[in-house]
Amino acid sequence: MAKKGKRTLQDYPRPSVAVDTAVLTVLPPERTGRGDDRGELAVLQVRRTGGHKRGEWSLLGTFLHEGELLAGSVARSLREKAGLGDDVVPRQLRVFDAVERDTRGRVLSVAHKVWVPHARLAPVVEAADGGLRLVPVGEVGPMPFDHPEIVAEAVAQGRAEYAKRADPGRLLPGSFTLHELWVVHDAVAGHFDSTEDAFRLRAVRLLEPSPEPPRKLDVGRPAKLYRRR
Amino acid sequence: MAKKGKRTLQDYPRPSVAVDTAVLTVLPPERTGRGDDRGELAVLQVRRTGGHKRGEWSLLGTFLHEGELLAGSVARSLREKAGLGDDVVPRQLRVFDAVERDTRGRVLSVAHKVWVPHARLAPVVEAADGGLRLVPVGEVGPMPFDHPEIVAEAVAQGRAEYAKRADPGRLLPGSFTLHELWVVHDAVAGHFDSTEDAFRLRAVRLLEPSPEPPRKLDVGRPAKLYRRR
DNA sequence: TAAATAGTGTCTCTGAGACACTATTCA
DNA sequence: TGAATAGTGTCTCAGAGACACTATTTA
Repeated sequence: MAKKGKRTLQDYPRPSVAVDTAVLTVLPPERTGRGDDRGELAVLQVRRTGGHKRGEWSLLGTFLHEGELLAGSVARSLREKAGLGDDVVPRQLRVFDAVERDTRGRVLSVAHKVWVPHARLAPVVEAADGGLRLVPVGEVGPMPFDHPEIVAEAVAQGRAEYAKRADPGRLLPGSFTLHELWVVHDAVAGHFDSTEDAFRLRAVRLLEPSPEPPRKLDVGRPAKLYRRR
Repeated sequence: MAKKGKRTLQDYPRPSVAVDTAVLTVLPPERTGRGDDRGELAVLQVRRTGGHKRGEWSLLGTFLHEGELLAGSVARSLREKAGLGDDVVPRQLRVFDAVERDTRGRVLSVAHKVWVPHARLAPVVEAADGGLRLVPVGEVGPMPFDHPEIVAEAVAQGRAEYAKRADPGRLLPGSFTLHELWVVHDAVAGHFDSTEDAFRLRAVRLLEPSPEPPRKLDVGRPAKLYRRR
């Protein structure tokens, strides 16, 4: 290192910066394989192709490019590796900085989390021919680096968001029924939130009624539509 | 960049990594210069010495060193620039990544926040001969880079912590009176929390009584001592 | 006894959960 | 009319704030 008073940026180590993203969604009840009418919080995994790691599943990740913002890096990885549009709002979790987290050298990972509706993920996963999969957050299996920790923190942050607001991840379309909203919140909370009954009363205060007419279902009383406030 | 399948860490840009820390404390009532009996949330500033920036005040900062953890970097800057011990618990805020935030080149800043009791900070500031100062978080004045944003986020995170738990920053010693606890919480909240009366009831549930005898004051009924649970 | 501070009891309000009840539709 | 789903009314309970009241000490 240079003498005091003459130091420049070049005198300090410059680590590589990875950007790893937990893409979260809620599997609709008919896609959980559980046979009940509850959704399931799931995360997107990518099959690794390089060398001896072939076959392992990891989170979506990339390295920060020249002149790129972190949010831009997340958007690029979603675009390049999952063919998703740029209309996503990545949220930063934190930096994972264990010195030995990557055997190739010092790599800091800035972990992110992003919500994507299942309707947009499903065709992408289908088209990826085994290169992508959606798994319930409790069944992610072994993952490289500190990716299991990243999933855990993403889930924790996601649950905290959904406990405070109505569908902050915009997993539902512009208008929706209270039942649809409950399925999403119940899935995010891991089925420990409360009954659907108690949820309705709480949720209505966070919503505004949609001007659309009630939606007819197969049977039963048609359901009023609401919007996020 | 190398061809696909042959990329190495060296193919990606490696930014410098700064570690900027908002050191937060509560000025005791007699140090606020306000004449009332309320404390004040304050942040530590460092006088810059280099070149044309001389005289500006900034947050405590350093660059990440070889093989160093972020928390270690925070601890080192506290030790080297403020003579503080290693018994602090830095909490990461987030990465500030604006491309032009430092004119010398691409520098990511991993912002941190740390609580330090005023009793430990006061002698250090005194001994620094004008190189350090403690200012109320509302009066930080101009600061370089994105340091004002970092202060704002540190304050927001700090307030959220104190809203949930009793003195999570351990600004008070092992045992303390409810009044002392209220002064700290009131200062952190910016005097908008609630009355001291309402605070007491809420706080007691988060505390356990200390076995020590009540502390005698100058006048009035001696105050029971409590501990963080 | 007055002043000063610490601590308690009580009232009201609000929000959440439980749960029974009503409403609307289709077969 | 019965099954299925949506939605409402009511009860209870817990936490928070307001505020008056009691307790303990010094001068």
